[in-house]
Amino acid sequence: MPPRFELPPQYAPHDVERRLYDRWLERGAFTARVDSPREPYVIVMPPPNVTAVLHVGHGLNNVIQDVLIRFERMRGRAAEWLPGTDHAGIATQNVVEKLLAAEGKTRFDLGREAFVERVWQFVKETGPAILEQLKVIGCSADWSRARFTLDPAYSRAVREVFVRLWEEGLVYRGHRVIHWCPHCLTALSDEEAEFHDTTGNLYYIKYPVVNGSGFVTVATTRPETLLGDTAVAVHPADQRGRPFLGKKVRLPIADVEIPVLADESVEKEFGTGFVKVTPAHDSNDFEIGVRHKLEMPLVMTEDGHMAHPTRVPKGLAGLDRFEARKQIVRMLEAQGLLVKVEPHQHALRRCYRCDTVVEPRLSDQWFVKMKPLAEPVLAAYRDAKFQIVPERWRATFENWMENIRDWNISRQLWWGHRIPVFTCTACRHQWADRQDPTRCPKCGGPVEQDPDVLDTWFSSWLWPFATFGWPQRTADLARFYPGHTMVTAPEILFFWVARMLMSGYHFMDRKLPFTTVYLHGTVRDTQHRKMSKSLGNGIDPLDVVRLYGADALRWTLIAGSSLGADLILDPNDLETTFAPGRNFANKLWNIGRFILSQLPERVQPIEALDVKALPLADRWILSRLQATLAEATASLEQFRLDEGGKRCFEFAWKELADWYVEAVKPRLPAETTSPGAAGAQSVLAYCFDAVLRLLHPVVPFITEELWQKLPGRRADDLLAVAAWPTPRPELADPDADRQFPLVQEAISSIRMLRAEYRVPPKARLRAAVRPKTEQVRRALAGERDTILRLAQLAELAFDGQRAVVGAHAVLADGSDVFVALEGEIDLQQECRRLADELTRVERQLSGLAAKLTNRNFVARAPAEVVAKEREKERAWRDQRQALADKLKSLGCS
RNA sequence: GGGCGAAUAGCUCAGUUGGUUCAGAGCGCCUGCCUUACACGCAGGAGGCCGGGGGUUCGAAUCCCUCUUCGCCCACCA
Repeated sequence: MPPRFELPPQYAPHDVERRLYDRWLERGAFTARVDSPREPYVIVMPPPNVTAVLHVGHGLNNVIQDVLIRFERMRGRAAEWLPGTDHAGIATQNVVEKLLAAEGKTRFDLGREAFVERVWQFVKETGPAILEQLKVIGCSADWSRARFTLDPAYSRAVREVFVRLWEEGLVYRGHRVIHWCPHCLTALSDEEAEFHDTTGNLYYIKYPVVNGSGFVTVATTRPETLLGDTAVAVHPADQRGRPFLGKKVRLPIADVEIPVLADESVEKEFGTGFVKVTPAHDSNDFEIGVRHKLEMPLVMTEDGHMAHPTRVPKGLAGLDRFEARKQIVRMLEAQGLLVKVEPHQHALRRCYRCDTVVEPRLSDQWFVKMKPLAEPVLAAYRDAKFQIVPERWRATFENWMENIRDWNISRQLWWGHRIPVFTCTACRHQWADRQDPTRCPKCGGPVEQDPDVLDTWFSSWLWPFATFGWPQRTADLARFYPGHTMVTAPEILFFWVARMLMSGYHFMDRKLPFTTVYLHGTVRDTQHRKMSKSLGNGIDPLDVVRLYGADALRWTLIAGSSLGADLILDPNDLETTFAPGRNFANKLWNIGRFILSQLPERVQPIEALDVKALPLADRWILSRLQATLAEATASLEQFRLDEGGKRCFEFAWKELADWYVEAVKPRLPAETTSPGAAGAQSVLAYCFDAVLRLLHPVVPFITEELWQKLPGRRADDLLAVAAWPTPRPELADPDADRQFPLVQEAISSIRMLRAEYRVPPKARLRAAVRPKTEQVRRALAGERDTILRLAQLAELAFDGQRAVVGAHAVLADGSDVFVALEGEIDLQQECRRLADELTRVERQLSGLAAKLTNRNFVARAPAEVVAKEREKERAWRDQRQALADKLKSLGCS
């Protein structure tokens, strides 16, 4: 009978990946049907930015999701993984503005409408690209439901949410100091202004007292803001303030008089105890300003240049704020008003999109009151209505939720959801509207819409339900909301995850959008730096796919990232980093190549076998498979994907390939019908089929390719939608689990002796075993052929009594193994080796003896632990005895 | 300033409830093999006072304290 397949000895990922992915798509394998009777399992994909190019961080995030979704799909759930992209307001606008800049234009040259049109053009090209890249790495998302946060339907949801919040009084116009990015020319939320530890300077500046002598010295990190000072504050209880309270000081350079006043918020210990108050450029100072009804002059333009009609002198006007800082320091120095400059550690806020130092700036913005939204979610968390994995994020999450601050949602951008707030230019009536009104509902006057757009996250926070058609009551929504698992990086826990929980609870009838938040680690380089484009230390997942295949990429990402831990990869050595996955795929390929070549068209199902009557090796591998199935399933359920993957790796490679396949080879010549062949074929087919299923979520391509070639497969069978293996507890076999390892050990010990004595590989030796018990004798005798072949023996006797001149080993249960090495053995060497072995055993024994004679141990340790230790001691004693006997018989001194 | 995490073989990491056949894996290294599924492989091997110190316990890589190093998050001391 010719082999059923002629397969090349090396797996070629590129020949199969595209083809299989297309088949999955053709079959609609990734689309959950709305009318399916199955229980749904839903993951919504964190939508990548439209401008993003797939990097390895996306790779990790999406492969984790893919493993989970494939796992649940195979377990019979209606698995829906909803993909999409985010319009990414600031980021996208920045990219397109950069393109314009290359043409020597700004967005203002185009005007709002044309600019937005231009961005649309751009994102229509770039948007789908990253999703295409996800297909290359095998992601089984439901592309038929892909969404974009600026889709018309989605935009309706955004608008609906805004209007409802408005109606509930949760949206308000705030006049306060917010984070302003002078490069992006927009306000930012607290979360978007990221802290960076920086060493700056603390400048001590003297403000001369008006109508008197002396100075008040203030300390500041931003001297240029002194132009906007409207007071100097000191703590009311600070004695140093006494002489100056109620007096005025002269602000240098700006040349205005400002009061010295007392305010509780001033920290006595810091600096000089006196603080300059710049209400329009510092949120603290703003509060002081409000309390003391101070003037609040803005002294900078939106793009960070100094400007004020009276306070900024000619030489400084129009200067960039950092230039102005230098200039002002020089001027103060010249005037003798600079006391000193100290290096100073502090945290600077920078724009999360362009890294520009954020400028606090007084302005009017739209805010959402967050406390009412956060409180029920926090309570739900404490009530275990959802979990965060790993659990250690609890404190961080709770702390943020408890101290939540109002959310600035307006952005001075053009790209995004326009804020649906309308104002009547006649009567000043202001309202939020679901439709675009043409007339004021109050007076019929003309209306104008707020020029700003909403924060990108104001649309993303609706992702788990807006994607399914909300506010329409769609069938999708009814079926796929609430979802189950949110997989993301801790960086956007607050940006996104917490807000999704809040919006879900608030707008979806108190139903949280998912039950588990799984926070995975960050991909870093060998110096533990986050991989990034700017550092040039990134890994392009598509390069990896090209070089080693998608499964190799996936394997390294999954096997390398334990629960919530960062993943360190070496961008300078892709070979070392991804070879394990490539090697494993190739190993599977060759296991498959061999097994497939041995299987007939029809293989008896495992149920048809009398399992108890099978040879030891068969019973052992079936038992191992059951253990693997249970452990791998449990691992995946607990999000320990690395553990699950590695367990299957262990089974496929170490147990199935290294031992079982080797053990059954003689029973398997495809041409003949040797005794036991049918059983071996069934076992092989069953085990291989099962392990392919278990591995499919992690390495979907290679497993699908091989699985489809198994006997009995129909043309349209797909592993991607096949069932997760069913546990068969009746296949667990504790006896086999105990006995087969003795066979392995017998083989290993003989191999070890061969290596030790440098026996030529081809030489066949004689060996004898003296089993400890009758049961062991039967077990080893049953696998006699296996031992003969794998240990390269000519003869194996079970009458260990017969003197064999040679080397000796003792198995774990105390059975002896003798290997004949006539003429080859060096008696001296064997004595030395056995003596070393004896020493090792003695050491173990004395440790155990110390423990067992320790009255405290015997008295206080649990009885079963003591019993276990006693049993161990017996086994070691047997080994010692066997070794001692052997040493004596060899006449070693 | 507060909180969290990490420190185990040359490298990247497992080690879940404390019990000497749990000191492990992959890669790398050494030795020998093209044993007709696989050299992206097979067989054998070397290599670690489990970051330092102290404590709890009959017993600690595992629990507690402390120190050192690295990383992350949060925070209106300008």
